[in-house]
Amino acid sequence: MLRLSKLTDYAVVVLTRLDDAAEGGVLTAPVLAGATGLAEPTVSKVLKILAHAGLVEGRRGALGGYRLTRPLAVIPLIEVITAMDGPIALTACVDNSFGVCESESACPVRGRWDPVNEAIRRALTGISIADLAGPPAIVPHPEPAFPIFAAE
Amino acid sequence: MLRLSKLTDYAVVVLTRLDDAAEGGVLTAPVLAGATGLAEPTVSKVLKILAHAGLVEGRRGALGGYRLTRPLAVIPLIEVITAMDGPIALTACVDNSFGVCESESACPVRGRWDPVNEAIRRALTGISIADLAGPPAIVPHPEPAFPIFAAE
DNA sequence: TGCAATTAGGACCTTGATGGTCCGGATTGC
DNA sequence: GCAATCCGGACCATCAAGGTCCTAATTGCA
Repeated sequence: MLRLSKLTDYAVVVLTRLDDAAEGGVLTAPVLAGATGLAEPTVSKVLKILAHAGLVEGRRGALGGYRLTRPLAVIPLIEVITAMDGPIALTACVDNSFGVCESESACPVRGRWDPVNEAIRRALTGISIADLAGPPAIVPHPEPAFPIFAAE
Repeated sequence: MLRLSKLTDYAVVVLTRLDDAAEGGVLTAPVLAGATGLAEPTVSKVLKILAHAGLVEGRRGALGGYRLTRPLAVIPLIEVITAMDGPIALTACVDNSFGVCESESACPVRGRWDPVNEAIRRALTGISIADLAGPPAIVPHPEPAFPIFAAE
Protein backbone atom coordinates (compact mmCIF):
# COMPACT_ATOMS: atom_id res chain seq x y z
CA MET A 1 0.00 0.00 0.00
CA LEU A 2 3.00 2.24 0.34
CA ARG A 3 1.67 3.73 3.48
CA LEU A 4 3.45 5.24 6.38
CA SER A 5 2.73 4.27 9.94
CA LYS A 6 -0.09 5.70 11.99
CA LEU A 7 2.45 7.05 14.42
CA THR A 8 3.70 9.36 11.69
CA ASP A 9 0.21 10.54 11.05
CA TYR A 10 -0.28 11.17 14.74
CA ALA A 11 3.02 13.01 14.86
CA VAL A 12 1.86 15.50 12.26
CA VAL A 13 -1.38 16.06 14.14
CA VAL A 14 0.40 16.52 17.44
CA LEU A 15 2.95 18.88 15.96
CA THR A 16 0.19 20.96 14.49
CA ARG A 17 -1.65 21.21 17.77
CA LEU A 18 1.56 22.05 19.51
CA ASP A 19 1.98 24.91 17.13
CA ASP A 20 -1.34 26.70 17.23
CA ALA A 21 -1.88 26.21 20.93
CA ALA A 22 1.48 27.27 22.24
CA GLU A 23 3.40 30.19 20.84
CA GLY A 24 6.63 29.50 22.62
CA GLY A 25 4.85 27.94 25.55
CA VAL A 26 4.67 24.31 26.52
CA LEU A 27 1.88 21.76 26.44
CA THR A 28 1.74 18.56 28.43
CA ALA A 29 1.09 15.19 26.91
CA PRO A 30 -2.34 14.81 28.56
CA VAL A 31 -3.40 18.21 27.25
CA LEU A 32 -2.26 17.33 23.77
CA ALA A 33 -4.07 14.03 24.01
CA GLY A 34 -7.26 15.88 24.85
CA ALA A 35 -6.78 18.35 22.05
CA THR A 36 -6.12 15.72 19.43
CA GLY A 37 -8.53 13.06 20.58
CA LEU A 38 -5.79 10.49 20.75
CA ALA A 39 -5.00 8.26 23.70
CA GLU A 40 -2.61 9.77 26.17
CA PRO A 41 0.00 6.98 26.17
CA THR A 42 0.08 7.11 22.41
CA VAL A 43 0.60 10.85 22.35
CA SER A 44 3.28 10.42 24.93
CA LYS A 45 5.03 7.87 22.77
CA VAL A 46 4.89 10.10 19.74
CA LEU A 47 6.28 13.03 21.66
CA LYS A 48 9.13 10.98 23.02
CA ILE A 49 10.16 9.95 19.55
CA LEU A 50 9.84 13.49 18.25
CA ALA A 51 11.92 14.74 21.15
CA HIS A 52 14.55 12.18 20.33
CA ALA A 53 14.68 13.53 16.81
CA GLY A 54 15.01 17.06 18.09
CA LEU A 55 11.73 18.26 16.63
CA VAL A 56 10.24 19.02 20.01
CA GLU A 57 11.79 19.68 23.37
CA GLY A 58 10.57 18.13 26.60
CA ARG A 59 10.79 19.84 29.92
CA ARG A 60 10.33 17.72 33.01
CA GLY A 61 8.86 18.46 36.37
CA ALA A 62 5.92 20.54 37.39
CA LEU A 63 5.02 23.12 34.77
CA GLY A 64 6.83 20.90 32.30
CA GLY A 65 5.65 19.87 28.90
CA TYR A 66 6.69 19.93 25.28
CA ARG A 67 7.36 22.74 22.91
CA LEU A 68 8.44 23.04 19.30
CA THR A 69 12.10 23.67 18.66
CA ARG A 70 11.32 25.17 15.27
CA PRO A 71 8.32 26.69 13.53
CA LEU A 72 6.36 24.16 11.51
CA ALA A 73 7.15 26.01 8.33
CA VAL A 74 10.78 24.93 8.50
CA ILE A 75 10.12 21.31 9.37
CA PRO A 76 10.05 19.29 6.18
CA LEU A 77 7.67 16.38 6.15
CA ILE A 78 10.45 13.96 5.44
CA GLU A 79 12.03 14.80 8.75
CA VAL A 80 8.97 13.68 10.64
CA ILE A 81 8.64 10.56 8.55
CA THR A 82 12.27 9.69 9.07
CA ALA A 83 11.94 10.27 12.79
CA MET A 84 8.88 8.08 13.15
CA ASP A 85 9.29 5.46 10.44
CA GLY A 86 12.99 5.43 9.89
CA PRO A 87 14.79 6.30 6.69
CA ILE A 88 13.03 6.17 3.37
CA ALA A 89 13.91 2.90 1.70
CA LEU A 90 11.35 1.34 -0.56
CA THR A 91 13.09 -1.98 -0.73
CA ALA A 92 15.27 -3.92 1.63
CA CYS A 93 18.09 -4.09 -0.90
CA VAL A 94 19.08 -0.48 -0.97
CA ASP A 95 20.54 0.28 2.38
CA ASN A 96 21.44 -3.17 3.51
CA SER A 97 24.99 -4.17 2.94
CA PHE A 98 25.49 -5.68 -0.47
CA GLY A 99 25.95 -9.39 -0.70
CA VAL A 100 23.19 -10.43 1.64
CA CYS A 101 20.58 -10.85 -1.09
CA GLU A 102 20.21 -14.45 -2.15
CA SER A 103 19.01 -13.41 -5.59
CA GLU A 104 21.83 -10.99 -6.03
CA SER A 105 23.45 -12.61 -9.02
CA ALA A 106 20.15 -12.90 -10.85
CA CYS A 107 18.73 -9.56 -9.83
CA PRO A 108 18.63 -7.08 -12.67
CA VAL A 109 17.47 -4.17 -10.56
CA ARG A 110 20.23 -4.36 -8.02
CA GLY A 111 20.84 -0.91 -6.66
CA ARG A 112 18.38 0.53 -9.12
CA TRP A 113 15.88 1.61 -6.51
CA ASP A 114 18.12 4.36 -5.23
CA PRO A 115 16.92 7.03 -7.66
CA VAL A 116 13.34 6.11 -6.86
CA ASN A 117 13.99 6.58 -3.18
CA GLU A 118 15.75 9.77 -3.98
CA ALA A 119 12.83 11.05 -6.00
CA ILE A 120 10.40 10.41 -3.20
CA ARG A 121 12.79 11.83 -0.68
CA ARG A 122 13.02 14.99 -2.70
CA ALA A 123 9.27 15.25 -3.05
CA LEU A 124 8.84 14.88 0.69
CA THR A 125 11.51 17.43 1.44
CA GLY A 126 9.60 20.10 -0.40
CA ILE A 127 6.61 19.85 1.91
CA SER A 128 6.63 21.38 5.36
CA ILE A 129 4.35 20.45 8.22
CA ALA A 130 2.91 23.93 7.99
CA ASP A 131 1.88 23.08 4.44
CA LEU A 132 -0.16 20.17 5.71
CA ALA A 133 -1.77 22.13 8.50
CA GLY A 134 -2.17 25.56 7.03
CA PRO A 135 -5.66 26.86 6.36
CA PRO A 136 -5.09 28.06 2.78
CA ALA A 137 -6.12 25.64 0.10
CA ILE A 138 -3.36 23.66 -1.48
CA VAL A 139 -2.47 24.33 -5.06
CA PRO A 140 -3.42 21.42 -7.29
CA HIS A 141 -0.19 21.48 -9.33
CA PRO A 142 -1.16 21.79 -12.94
CA GLU A 143 2.45 21.11 -13.86
CA PRO A 144 3.33 18.45 -16.41
CA ALA A 145 4.76 15.09 -15.50
CA PHE A 146 7.72 15.35 -13.19
CA PRO A 147 10.91 14.25 -14.91
CA ILE A 148 12.56 11.90 -12.48
CA PHE A 149 14.83 10.47 -15.08
CA ALA A 150 16.45 12.89 -17.40
CA ALA A 151 14.02 13.40 -20.22
CA GLU A 152 16.59 15.15 -22.37
CA MET B 1 9.88 2.80 6.80
CA LEU B 2 7.72 3.80 3.90
CA ARG B 3 8.52 0.66 2.07
CA LEU B 4 6.61 -1.19 -0.53
CA SER B 5 5.96 -4.89 -0.32
CA LYS B 6 8.43 -7.52 -1.38
CA LEU B 7 5.94 -8.75 -3.91
CA THR B 8 6.33 -5.47 -5.74
CA ASP B 9 10.06 -5.87 -5.74
CA TYR B 10 9.69 -9.39 -7.08
CA ALA B 11 7.31 -8.12 -9.72
CA VAL B 12 9.89 -5.71 -11.09
CA VAL B 13 12.49 -8.44 -11.20
CA VAL B 14 10.15 -10.88 -12.90
CA LEU B 15 9.02 -8.31 -15.44
CA THR B 16 12.61 -7.55 -16.27
CA ARG B 17 13.46 -11.20 -16.80
CA LEU B 18 10.36 -11.62 -18.86
CA ASP B 19 11.58 -8.86 -21.08
CA ASP B 20 15.16 -9.77 -21.87
CA ALA B 21 14.49 -13.48 -22.15
CA ALA B 22 11.48 -13.45 -24.36
CA GLU B 23 11.06 -11.09 -27.26
CA GLY B 24 7.42 -11.78 -27.90
CA GLY B 25 7.75 -15.35 -26.70
CA VAL B 26 6.42 -16.83 -23.51
CA LEU B 27 8.12 -18.04 -20.35
CA THR B 28 6.64 -20.41 -17.81
CA ALA B 29 6.53 -19.70 -14.11
CA PRO B 30 9.08 -22.42 -13.25
CA VAL B 31 11.50 -21.05 -15.81
CA LEU B 32 11.14 -17.54 -14.46
CA ALA B 33 11.61 -18.87 -10.96
CA GLY B 34 14.87 -20.43 -12.03
CA ALA B 35 16.01 -17.29 -13.79
CA THR B 36 15.26 -15.01 -10.89
CA GLY B 37 16.24 -17.28 -8.03
CA LEU B 38 12.84 -16.88 -6.41
CA ALA B 39 10.61 -19.69 -5.25
CA GLU B 40 8.28 -20.99 -7.90
CA PRO B 41 5.00 -20.55 -5.99
CA THR B 42 5.98 -16.98 -5.24
CA VAL B 43 6.76 -16.22 -8.85
CA SER B 44 3.51 -17.81 -9.80
CA LYS B 45 1.65 -15.59 -7.38
CA VAL B 46 3.34 -12.49 -8.69
CA LEU B 47 2.54 -13.40 -12.27
CA LYS B 48 -1.09 -14.03 -11.45
CA ILE B 49 -1.42 -10.58 -9.92
CA LEU B 50 0.37 -8.97 -12.82
CA ALA B 51 -1.86 -10.82 -15.25
CA HIS B 52 -4.89 -9.56 -13.40
CA ALA B 53 -3.61 -6.03 -13.82
CA GLY B 54 -3.07 -6.61 -17.50
CA LEU B 55 0.68 -6.14 -17.39
CA VAL B 56 1.37 -9.69 -18.51
CA GLU B 57 -0.71 -12.21 -20.35
CA GLY B 58 -0.99 -15.83 -19.36
CA ARG B 59 -1.53 -18.64 -21.76
CA ARG B 60 -2.62 -21.97 -20.37
CA GLY B 61 -1.91 -25.49 -21.42
CA ALA B 62 1.14 -27.10 -22.91
CA LEU B 63 3.48 -24.55 -24.47
CA GLY B 64 1.78 -22.00 -22.28
CA GLY B 65 3.41 -19.36 -20.17
CA TYR B 66 3.45 -15.63 -19.65
CA ARG B 67 4.42 -12.78 -21.89
CA LEU B 68 4.53 -9.02 -21.58
CA THR B 69 1.60 -7.12 -23.00
CA ARG B 70 3.71 -3.99 -23.39
CA PRO B 71 7.39 -3.11 -23.55
CA LEU B 72 8.88 -2.26 -20.17
CA ALA B 73 9.63 1.25 -21.35
CA VAL B 74 5.94 2.12 -21.37
CA ILE B 75 5.11 0.56 -18.03
CA PRO B 76 5.37 3.22 -15.35
CA LEU B 77 6.57 2.03 -11.98
CA ILE B 78 3.44 3.26 -10.31
CA GLU B 79 1.38 0.84 -12.32
CA VAL B 80 3.29 -2.11 -10.93
CA ILE B 81 3.10 -0.73 -7.41
CA THR B 82 -0.61 -0.14 -7.72
CA ALA B 83 -1.13 -3.63 -9.08
CA MET B 84 0.83 -5.30 -6.29
CA ASP B 85 0.31 -3.03 -3.32
CA GLY B 86 -2.90 -1.29 -4.15
CA PRO B 87 -3.38 2.41 -4.69
CA ILE B 88 -0.92 4.88 -3.24
CA ALA B 89 -2.37 6.21 -0.01
CA LEU B 90 0.04 7.20 2.70
CA THR B 91 -2.61 7.43 5.36
CA ALA B 92 -5.86 5.69 5.99
CA CYS B 93 -7.79 8.95 6.01
CA VAL B 94 -7.44 9.88 2.42
CA ASP B 95 -9.41 7.40 0.48
CA ASN B 96 -11.68 6.12 3.17
CA SER B 97 -15.07 7.68 3.30
CA PHE B 98 -15.10 10.78 5.42
CA GLY B 99 -16.66 10.55 8.82
CA VAL B 100 -15.16 7.30 9.95
CA CYS B 101 -12.22 8.91 11.72
CA GLU B 102 -12.80 9.25 15.44
CA SER B 103 -10.45 12.22 15.66
CA GLU B 104 -12.06 13.92 12.75
CA SER B 105 -13.22 17.02 14.56
CA ALA B 106 -9.84 17.56 16.17
CA CYS B 107 -7.75 16.64 13.16
CA PRO B 108 -6.07 19.64 11.56
CA VAL B 109 -4.62 17.73 8.66
CA ARG B 110 -7.86 16.23 7.47
CA GLY B 111 -7.62 15.72 3.76
CA ARG B 112 -4.25 17.40 3.68
CA TRP B 113 -2.35 14.31 2.71
CA ASP B 114 -3.79 14.28 -0.75
CA PRO B 115 -1.17 16.54 -2.33
CA VAL B 116 1.54 14.47 -0.71
CA ASN B 117 0.13 11.34 -2.23
CA GLU B 118 -0.20 13.16 -5.49
CA ALA B 119 3.42 14.26 -5.40
CA ILE B 120 4.64 10.74 -4.84
CA ARG B 121 2.28 9.43 -7.43
CA ARG B 122 3.68 11.85 -9.95
CA ALA B 123 7.23 10.97 -9.09
CA LEU B 124 6.49 7.29 -9.56
CA THR B 125 4.71 7.87 -12.82
CA GLY B 126 7.84 9.34 -14.36
CA ILE B 127 9.81 6.14 -13.91
CA SER B 128 9.37 3.15 -16.16
CA ILE B 129 10.35 -0.40 -15.39
CA ALA B 130 12.86 -0.15 -18.17
CA ASP B 131 14.49 2.68 -16.24
CA LEU B 132 15.02 0.39 -13.31
CA ALA B 133 16.37 -2.43 -15.38
CA GLY B 134 18.28 -0.68 -18.13
CA PRO B 135 22.06 -0.99 -18.21
CA PRO B 136 22.89 2.72 -18.59
CA ALA B 137 23.71 4.53 -15.40
CA ILE B 138 20.98 6.64 -13.95
CA VAL B 139 21.38 10.38 -13.91
CA PRO B 140 21.90 11.71 -10.40
CA HIS B 141 19.55 14.69 -10.78
CA PRO B 142 21.48 17.75 -9.80
CA GLU B 143 18.26 19.73 -9.90
CA PRO B 144 17.29 21.96 -6.98
CA ALA B 145 14.61 21.07 -4.48
CA PHE B 146 11.42 19.97 -6.12
CA PRO B 147 8.64 22.45 -5.48
CA ILE B 148 5.70 20.35 -4.43
CA PHE B 149 3.83 23.27 -3.06
CA ALA B 150 3.75 26.35 -5.19
CA ALA B 151 6.82 28.33 -4.32
CA GLU B 152 5.58 31.27 -6.33
C1' DT C 1 -9.62 -39.70 -26.89
C1' DG C 2 -6.63 -39.54 -23.25
C1' DC C 3 -2.60 -37.49 -21.10
C1' DA C 4 0.70 -34.12 -19.72
C1' DA C 5 1.75 -29.34 -19.10
C1' DT C 6 0.42 -25.11 -17.60
C1' DT C 7 -2.23 -21.14 -15.83
C1' DA C 8 -6.37 -19.51 -12.65
C1' DG C 9 -8.21 -18.84 -8.34
C1' DG C 10 -8.37 -19.42 -3.76
C1' DA C 11 -7.62 -21.26 0.98
C1' DC C 12 -4.43 -21.70 4.46
C1' DC C 13 -0.83 -20.98 7.89
C1' DT C 14 3.24 -18.63 9.80
C1' DT C 15 5.82 -14.77 11.07
C1' DG C 16 7.12 -10.22 11.81
C1' DA C 17 6.14 -5.47 12.40
C1' DT C 18 2.93 -2.22 14.12
C1' DG C 19 -0.06 -0.20 17.50
C1' DG C 20 -0.93 0.53 21.90
C1' DT C 21 -0.38 0.18 27.01
C1' DC C 22 2.03 0.24 31.20
C1' DC C 23 5.66 0.66 34.74
C1' DG C 24 9.64 2.34 37.31
C1' DG C 25 13.03 6.05 37.42
C1' DA C 26 14.69 10.88 36.92
C1' DT C 27 13.86 15.71 37.05
C1' DT C 28 11.73 20.00 38.31
C1' DG C 29 8.91 23.45 40.74
C1' DC C 30 6.35 24.60 44.87
C1' DG D 1 9.21 16.62 50.94
C1' DC D 2 5.65 16.23 47.53
C1' DA D 3 3.33 16.39 43.28
C1' DA D 4 3.65 16.81 38.42
C1' DT D 5 5.89 15.65 34.43
C1' DC D 6 9.06 13.72 31.13
C1' DC D 7 12.26 9.58 30.05
C1' DG D 8 13.38 5.04 28.81
C1' DG D 9 12.11 0.82 28.30
C1' DA D 10 9.47 -3.61 28.41
C1' DC D 11 5.47 -5.87 27.21
C1' DC D 12 1.53 -7.91 24.68
C1' DA D 13 -2.20 -8.15 21.09
C1' DT D 14 -3.44 -7.67 16.55
C1' DC D 15 -3.13 -7.69 11.80
C1' DA D 16 -1.32 -7.74 7.32
C1' DA D 17 2.41 -9.57 4.55
C1' DG D 18 4.84 -13.65 2.81
C1' DG D 19 4.75 -17.80 1.36
C1' DT D 20 2.91 -22.53 0.30
C1' DC D 21 -0.32 -25.69 -1.43
C1' DC D 22 -4.52 -27.66 -3.55
C1' DT D 23 -8.11 -28.09 -6.89
C1' DA D 24 -10.19 -26.57 -11.20
C1' DA D 25 -9.87 -25.09 -16.15
C1' DT D 26 -7.44 -24.90 -20.42
C1' DT D 27 -4.45 -26.28 -24.14
C1' DG D 28 -1.44 -29.01 -27.18
C1' DC D 29 0.09 -33.49 -28.59
C1' DA D 30 0.44 -38.48 -29.23
